[in-house]
Amino acid sequence: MNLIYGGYMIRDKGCGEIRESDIGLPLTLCGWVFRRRDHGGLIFVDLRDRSGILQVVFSPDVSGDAHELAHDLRSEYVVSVSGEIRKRPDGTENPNIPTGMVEMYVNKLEVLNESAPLPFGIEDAADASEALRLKHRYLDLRRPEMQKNLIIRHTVTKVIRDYFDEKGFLEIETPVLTKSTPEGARDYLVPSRLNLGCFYALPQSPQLLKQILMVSGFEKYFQIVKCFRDEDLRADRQPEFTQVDLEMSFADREDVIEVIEGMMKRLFKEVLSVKLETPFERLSFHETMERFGTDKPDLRFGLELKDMVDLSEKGSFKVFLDAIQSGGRVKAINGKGMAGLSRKEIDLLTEEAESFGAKGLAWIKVKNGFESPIAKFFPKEILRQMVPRLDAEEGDLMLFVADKEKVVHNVLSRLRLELGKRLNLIGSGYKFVWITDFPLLEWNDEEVRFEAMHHPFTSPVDEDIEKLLSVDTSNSELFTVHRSLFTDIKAKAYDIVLNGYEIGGGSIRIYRRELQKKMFELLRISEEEARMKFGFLLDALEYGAPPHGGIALGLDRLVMIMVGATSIRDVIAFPKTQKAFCLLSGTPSAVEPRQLKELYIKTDVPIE
RNA sequence: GGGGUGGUAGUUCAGCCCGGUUAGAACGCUGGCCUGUCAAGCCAGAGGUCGCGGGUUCAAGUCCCGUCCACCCCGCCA
Repeated sequence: MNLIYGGYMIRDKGCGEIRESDIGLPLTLCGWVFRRRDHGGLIFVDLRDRSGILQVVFSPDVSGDAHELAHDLRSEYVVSVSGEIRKRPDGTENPNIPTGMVEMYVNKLEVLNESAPLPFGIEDAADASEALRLKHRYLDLRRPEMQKNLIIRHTVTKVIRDYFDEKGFLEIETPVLTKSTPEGARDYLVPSRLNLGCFYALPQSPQLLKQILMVSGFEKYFQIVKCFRDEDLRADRQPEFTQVDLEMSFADREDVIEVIEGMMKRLFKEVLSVKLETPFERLSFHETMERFGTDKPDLRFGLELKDMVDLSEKGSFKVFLDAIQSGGRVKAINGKGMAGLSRKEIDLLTEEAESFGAKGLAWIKVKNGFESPIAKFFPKEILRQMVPRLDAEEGDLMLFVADKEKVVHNVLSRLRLELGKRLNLIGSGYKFVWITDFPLLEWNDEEVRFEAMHHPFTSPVDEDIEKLLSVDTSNSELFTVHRSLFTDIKAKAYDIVLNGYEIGGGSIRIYRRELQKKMFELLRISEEEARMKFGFLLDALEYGAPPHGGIALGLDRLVMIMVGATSIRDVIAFPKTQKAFCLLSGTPSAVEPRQLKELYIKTDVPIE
C-alpha cells in the first residue's frame, strides 16, 4: 500500500463537526478508520477523530481509484479524505450520531499510516481486561469515552484556574524535590548526588510551603499540583495524584467554605450544566458518626444508624449487655423489605460484617411478629419499641452490631453502603456535605501519644485555645487521667464530601509560635525534632505570620464523580496498577549499577 | 501484611464441582461474494505454552501445593 509522507497537513474541520450546513462543500478531513462496511460496490467507513465520527462513502461512481484503495483499509488506519459533503438519501440517516444526517463522498483517499491488527477493538475496549487496556493505553485512550473523560478533566482545570484568577488567587509553583515530612503517609524518596546520603522527598502535599507563602504576603495562593504518597492503592487512590490546593490569609472557615462552594457551583454549571444549591449541607463530625458511622457519608440515601443501647439494656442478650458493660455501643440499621432473606443469605451478610471487623451480626425479622434467634432475650414490648425507632415495618430486617464504638460505626457504615447498593436506594445526582468540628487530637494506643487528626498545624477552635495554652505538658497525668479533656477539643478543620467520597479537606492553621510549640508538646514531638523537620516554618511564624487557612481538593476523585467513573484510573491518562506498576512503560525498573554507584546506594533486598 | 474474585484462541468467555477421543462459542483476523450499510450480510479458512512451577494419577485445562499478574476490599492512607 502506498503511504503518503507529505502534503496532508490540511484539515478543514473535525469529523464530528460536520452538519447539514456543510452540504455541498468540498472538504478534506483526517482521522482513524473506526469501522469499515465493505459492500463490494459501496464502501462505508466511519472516520473518527477527536471531535467525533463521520460516515464517508467510497463509490466507484465518484472515484474508481479511491474506491479501489478503500478495499484495503483496515481498523485504525490513518487516512486523509477529500470529497463533497452530501445529505444522506432518505431513509438512510443515522439519528444516533450528531453527523447522522450527512456523509462525505470521497474522491481522494490518502493512507497516512497503516495499523497492525489490534489487541482489542477500540469500540468495545471497555470489555477488555483493564490490564490489557493499561498495557496498550494509547489504544485505550482513543476510545471516545476516555477522550471525553480527559477533555472534561481539561475543562475542569481550566474553569478552576479562571475562577481563582478572578477571585484574586495567584498560582505559584512549589518544588517537587522537597523535604521529607514525618507525620502522615510514607514518602517517596529521591537520592541526592550532590549531597550524598541525603534524600529529597516528593511532596505529600505542598502544606508547609503554602503556609510559608502566606507568611510571605501573597494572601491568596492556589495550585493544581501533583502529590505523592507511598501507600497501598485503591480504586480512588493512586501513588501520584492531583490536588487543587489553596491557602488564604486573613480568612476563617467560612471564607474557605464560601470560596469552594462558589468554585463547585461554577464548575458543575459550566462543565455539566448542573445547578448546585448552595450553601451545601453541613454535619458535625459527631453527628455524621452517630447517624452514618463514617466521616464521609453518602447522603443520597437514608438507612441511618440508630442507637439501641437503652433498649438493649432492657433485654438479656449477653453479647449486647457485655458490649455496653465494657463501654461499647449497640446500634442498628433497617434492611428495608429484607425479611425474606434466607438463613444462608443472612449468613453471607454476617460474613461480610465480620470481614469489616464485627464479631457477629444480630438480626430480627419483622415478620409475623418477630423472627430471630435473639428475640427470646427481649420482652415483647421492647421488641415493639425497636420497630418505630428504625422506621421499620412488616417485612423488614433489623440488623444489630454490638462492639466498641469504633467497630460498630465502621461495620454499620459499610453495611449501610452495601444495603444501599443492594436495595437500589442510591439515587443519582450530587450530594455535597461539609464535615466540621473534627476533634483536634486522636489518641494512639500503640504509640501511647496523641496524634493530630488532620495535621499538626491545624488550629483548635477559638474557645479551646486558652485551655490548650494553659496546659502543663510536663505533667504526664494529663495523657492518662485527663485524656478526655483533650479529645473533646475541636479543630478548625473541615472536609468536603461528595456522594460518599472525601474530595477535600482543610483547616485554619496555627499562626502563632507559642500555640504551635504547645501543639508539638502535646503530640510529644520534641523541640529538637520539630526544629529539624519543620524549623523553617517555626522560624517563619516568628516574623509576622498572618492568620491563614486553606483546603486541598482531590482533583482525580472530583473528575471521576463528574464523569461517572468508578475508578480514578479512568480519568488519569497513564495510571498505575494496584502494585504501583505502569504496565505501559514498565515503571518502576532496575537502574544501571553505575547510577547506584554514583549515589553510593546499595540495595539489600531480602531473598525469600 | 491479610481476605476475596479472576487468569483457557488476538479479545470476551464456556469447559473445571464429577480427571478420560481431536479443548469449544462469539467477536476479531485472513480470503472470496456483495451498490445503502451504520455491531452490515453470506461463504470459506487460519488461529491454543489452558499464567508459571511442582505434585497426585495409567491419564490433569479439570484434583492438590506453591508462585506470578490484574481487580475489589481490610490494614495503611487525608
